[in-house]
Amino acid sequence: MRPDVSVTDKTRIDRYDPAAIEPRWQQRWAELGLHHTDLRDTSRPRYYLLTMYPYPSGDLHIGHWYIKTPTDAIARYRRMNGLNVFFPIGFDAFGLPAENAAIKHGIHPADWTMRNIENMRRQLRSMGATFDWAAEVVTCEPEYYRWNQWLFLKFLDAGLAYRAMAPVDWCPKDQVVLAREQVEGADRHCWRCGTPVIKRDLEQWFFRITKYADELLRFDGIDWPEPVRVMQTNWIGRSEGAEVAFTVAPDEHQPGGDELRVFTTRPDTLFGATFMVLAPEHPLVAKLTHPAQREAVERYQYEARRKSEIDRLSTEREKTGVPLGAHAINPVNGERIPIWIADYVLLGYGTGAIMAVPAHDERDYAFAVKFGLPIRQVIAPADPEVAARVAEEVARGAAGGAAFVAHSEDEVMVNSGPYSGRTASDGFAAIVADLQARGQGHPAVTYRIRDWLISRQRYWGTPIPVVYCERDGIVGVPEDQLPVMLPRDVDFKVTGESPLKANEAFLRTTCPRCGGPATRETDTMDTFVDSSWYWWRYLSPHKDDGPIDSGLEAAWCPVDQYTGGAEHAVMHLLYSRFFAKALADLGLVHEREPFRRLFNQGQILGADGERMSKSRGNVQDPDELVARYGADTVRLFLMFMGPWDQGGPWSSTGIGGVSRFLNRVWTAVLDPAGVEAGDPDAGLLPPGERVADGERTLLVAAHRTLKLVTAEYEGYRFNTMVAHLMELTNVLMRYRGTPVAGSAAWDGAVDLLLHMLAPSAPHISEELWSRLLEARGEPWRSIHTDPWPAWDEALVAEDTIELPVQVNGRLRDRVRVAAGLSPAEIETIVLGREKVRAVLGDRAPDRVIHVPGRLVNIVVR
RNA sequence: GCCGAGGUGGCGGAAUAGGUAGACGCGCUAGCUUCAGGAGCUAGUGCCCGCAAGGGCGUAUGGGUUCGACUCCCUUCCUCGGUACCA
Repeated sequence: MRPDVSVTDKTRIDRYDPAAIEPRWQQRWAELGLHHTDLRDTSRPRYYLLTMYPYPSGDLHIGHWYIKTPTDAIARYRRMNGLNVFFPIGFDAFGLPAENAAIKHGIHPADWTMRNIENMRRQLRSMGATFDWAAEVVTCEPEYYRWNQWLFLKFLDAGLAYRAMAPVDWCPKDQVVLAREQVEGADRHCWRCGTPVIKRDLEQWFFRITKYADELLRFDGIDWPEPVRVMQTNWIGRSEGAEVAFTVAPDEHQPGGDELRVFTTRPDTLFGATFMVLAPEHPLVAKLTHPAQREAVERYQYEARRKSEIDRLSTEREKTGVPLGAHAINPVNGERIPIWIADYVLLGYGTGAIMAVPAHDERDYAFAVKFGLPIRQVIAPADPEVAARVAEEVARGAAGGAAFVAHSEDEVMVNSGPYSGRTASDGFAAIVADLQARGQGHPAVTYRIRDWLISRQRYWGTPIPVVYCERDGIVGVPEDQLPVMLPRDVDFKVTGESPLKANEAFLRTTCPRCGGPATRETDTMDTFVDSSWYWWRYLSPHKDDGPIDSGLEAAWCPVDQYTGGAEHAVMHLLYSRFFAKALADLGLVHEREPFRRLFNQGQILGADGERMSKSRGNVQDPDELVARYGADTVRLFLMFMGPWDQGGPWSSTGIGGVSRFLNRVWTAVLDPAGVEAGDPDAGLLPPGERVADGERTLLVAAHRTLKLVTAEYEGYRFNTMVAHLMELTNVLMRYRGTPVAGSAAWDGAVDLLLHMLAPSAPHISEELWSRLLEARGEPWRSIHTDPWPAWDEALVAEDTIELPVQVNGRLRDRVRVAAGLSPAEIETIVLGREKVRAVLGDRAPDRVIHVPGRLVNIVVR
């Protein structure tokens, strides 16, 4: 038992010194292999907990801790709940910063990366996190990227990887192409360095993510945050409509007959199409242009191209365009309408051509007004009165230029020949059906999402395993010749071409098919390829006869819980879902969704409210805080700051409160009999309370706290979880030094407190627990292998309740009543209360609203 | 513009099947204790009036529903994230 001391003596117990206890327990846990997961163990339910693996930028900042600490608490909590938890970690080790460091400081990317990884391993260990280091994956190791190459070849065989010439986004600073998803903001800047991107025509490798566009829109069976699903859905951008074929009319300069296909979501407005617009780069432009317009058209094409490179910042772009001097025939009414080119029509979307319906489309309207093109209303509100008013406005405005008619519900078609009078949705179907019957159109679906551009003109990435043979063209490197090793010796220069291009030994090779001379592909893969499948590799990081162990995959996938930032909503998370579907189709995995449940924690910003980055100088170093307060305090403070999904600017204000809390826990557990000088009530129970009452109060508080804390862990509401533990500790401290402190109730409450604290502040909990066990003469066992405690329902149940009493909705009194009383009994008590009678005066209550257990509200006139 | 999230004390934040607004913590004030302490303890702390008892006001804004609204509905204004002529 604990020493029996009844006077204050500060020297009697050790001071809480995290620096002394934390490394000791970390080492002990590692020795015991407490966090190594036996993946073959099927005796307990599995729990695959994944946190987004970090980029080894060199230093862990407080943001990493904010991401990882609560996730580690979840891992520990689930283990105490009896689950076989797999909680791996690794490094997203390829990527540009390493290469930029090489250019700037002359350090080889491999050395820079491995040195950073070493430091980050140390820092991650200092958190006391329970990562299973045996499963670690480092993506720049050949044993990892070899399988990137292997998967690439499978994709190539399956038609999921292809090479194409396309206008692509190019970052002039990083000298590299970017995937569409990696271009951000109105000014279209590089996601990594912020430089505005430009367009270049290049031949590049793509992954055919669009093949899965429809499936990616379904989120069946997965529990993901709504905002991420919305972002992905918007990014994929499915629109349903029709493709309609217009025929080019004969003119004196060309015979006509060419087909111009347009995509529209509103085929019901076809009668309102008064002109057509092609993208400036549309392939038929040159052929259709009238000689008299040739100069103007070519100048416009040149300008449009230049503009797409330079002048991207103007949001409110004035409509521009040039007529080709050619015409098309509207398939529904045979009308001849002029064909224009304009840069508001994009080649890459739909068919690169539109029918313009200026009366009902704002962009077409602006264009028509600017160039004096006809505007014809073809839909109107269903209500005749409203329709008449709109018609009048249109008639009046036609001269003034205000003829735009917005869409409305239940609108009907007008000025549309045989279709006039039908509802728009009815007409939509009818027109498409009629066009289809005549072979001039059909229903169609278009997507905004493009195929994933994976080529990168840089060194520090996975070489794309392909050679170019003079005779056989593009040839994949045979599987048995993998990996295509990244050579170590290259010159790091920013040239816009991969440094591999200058490495003759790498470049020159022979064709695996004909044995003739060939050159290697010198582009490397986007590092998002690495991160699109790493969680499968964690299961068997050293497997050398395939990327994924199918037996373990079947047992452990999909990932039960994934945690990470929402900034990857349309990059990493979309690519990963694509990989799951592609790999399932290749028979490599059995699940088509990778992550069953996703949680997006918030982001910690610098104190200035900006993203933490070295260049801004606003990074908070956790090592400093750990040295001063200990890992447990830092962990708990990050969890206590606010809701985990919220994040916010960093501020260490208040960390002292958490530190104080742990010191109080320390004091309460090790020195229950002690009292503090300066406390006038030291050693005294609250007035009128007996020891037995105090014991019960304490035990009730502990069990109620356990019930609450359990729910908070389940819901990842760590800030309120910590608050409950603080409250319980405050109750303990109130009884410290009193006879209650020596009781079994006290010991029970302390045991519960330590177990509840264990997942979040693992070191202090383990330390205090070991001391308690020793004092009780029990053999040591880790608190982290103990089961999560169960609360006693009898103690949790309330025997008396406090009811607020309102009169006309305003709080006037509170009464404490026994829990079992009938509503009538309670109302009698309430109406007899002095304060209530004073407010009521001589008025009789009109109504008494009594919500059992919640409140009583007396209504009087 | 459009889509999404959110506006609560001096500060971080609690509380939403509608039911005591401000838990917990920071900060601040006063007192106690200590050789000393940017240590510990006790009490107080939304704002206004008041010695007090007590009263009034209060969850971005204005309205509505209700016995009762931080919570539900509508208006407006701000902040953050996504998206940018997607036909």
